Amino acid sequence: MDCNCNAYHCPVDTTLNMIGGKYKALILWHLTDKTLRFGELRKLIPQATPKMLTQQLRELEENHLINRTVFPVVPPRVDYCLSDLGISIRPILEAIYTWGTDYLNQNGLEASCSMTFSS
Amino acid sequence: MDCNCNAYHCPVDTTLNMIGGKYKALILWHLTDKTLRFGELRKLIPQATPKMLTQQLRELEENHLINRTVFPVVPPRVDYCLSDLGISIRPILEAIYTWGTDYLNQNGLEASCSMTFSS
DNA sequence: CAGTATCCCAATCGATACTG
DNA sequence: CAGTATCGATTGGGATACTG
Repeated sequence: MDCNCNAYHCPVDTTLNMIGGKYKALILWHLTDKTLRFGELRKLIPQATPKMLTQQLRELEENHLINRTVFPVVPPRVDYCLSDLGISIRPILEAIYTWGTDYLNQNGLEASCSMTFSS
Repeated sequence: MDCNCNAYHCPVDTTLNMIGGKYKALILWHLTDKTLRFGELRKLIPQATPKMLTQQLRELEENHLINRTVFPVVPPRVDYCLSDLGISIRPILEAIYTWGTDYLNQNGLEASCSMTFSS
């Protein structure tokens, strides 16, 4: 039984803990407007080992940022998609992305990653 | 001699690395519109040991988010304040703060920390 | 006053191999 | 296909004591 004995919580730490994980921002990004299976995420984020990918997905799920759907079929199939909460956090990710891009450009660095705006 | 051999950088990771450190957001928050000395920051963030506070301040300085001014006097005096870059990142911190506050409130948790908006 | 220096424990993360 | 299990290297971070 969980009992949170801390009466007060820092909003900034709360948010950062939810999106600050090693591959969390990347996962949320890839799931924008899309439902993806575990194997598809693995191909999109090859630098993450299955262990890490599973761990990050579980934490995102615990924080209710994504939905995990298991289909009782063989071979197994599991779908991941953003929850409403996950959708609501996207503007923050975009603000962070925009600031980071400006910063990199101003420092003569090429800004690029698996995250790109399609619209 | 440092040589960054990666041609491309992820903007989101770049931003998160700059503000995601254990006490970095808190430090940036306290320095808003204020110049503070090391000892003042210690009193404002007592949970950070001097080692950790120094480390976080050094990293913020390396990322040019804050300015460190040493006065050649005895006893020593060192001032910390936001740089222009540090000021420019504040809207992101506020967006993160706002989202986190909404999230905590919707989950029946009391949102609070050393970070509060004065205006 | 503004830090350093040590020591040491805990959490993070990667590599690899294995399974229902 | 969608994960687990295990091991080990690296990093993070706290406690305490010391210094120019």
